[in-house]
Amino acid sequence: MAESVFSKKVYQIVAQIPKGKVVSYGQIAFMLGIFYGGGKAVGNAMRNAPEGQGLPCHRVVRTSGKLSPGHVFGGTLQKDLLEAEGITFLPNGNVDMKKHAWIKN
DNA sequence: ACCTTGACAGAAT
DNA sequence: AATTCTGCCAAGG
Repeated sequence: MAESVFSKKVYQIVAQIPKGKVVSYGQIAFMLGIFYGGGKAVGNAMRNAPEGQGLPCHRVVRTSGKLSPGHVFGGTLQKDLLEAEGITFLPNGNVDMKKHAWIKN
């Protein structure tokens, strides 16, 4: 499980997510130079993400601002963390990306 | 060196 | 509208 260069790049991107902001996997993939389809690569990297290093993986969501599969972080716990960050959730349980969609530059 | 997996994304059915 | 399938990239075994 060596932290490859790509994974490290992903960690850096996620670590740069401002508080109260969320970003989709596709967005991260784009930042890394992948136009599309790299979501898998990003997810694969995040899968090995060192949470103990202060990596706010809970700020990383799926497309449209929907929460990640969840079972990886701990499910509902992620929602609480995001709320603590100042992120608001929609009644349907999605992140309000309308307000918290983080665009890299 | 080859095949499988993986926290995705988008279009099709 | 919801579910299914395929396509993309990278890393692990």
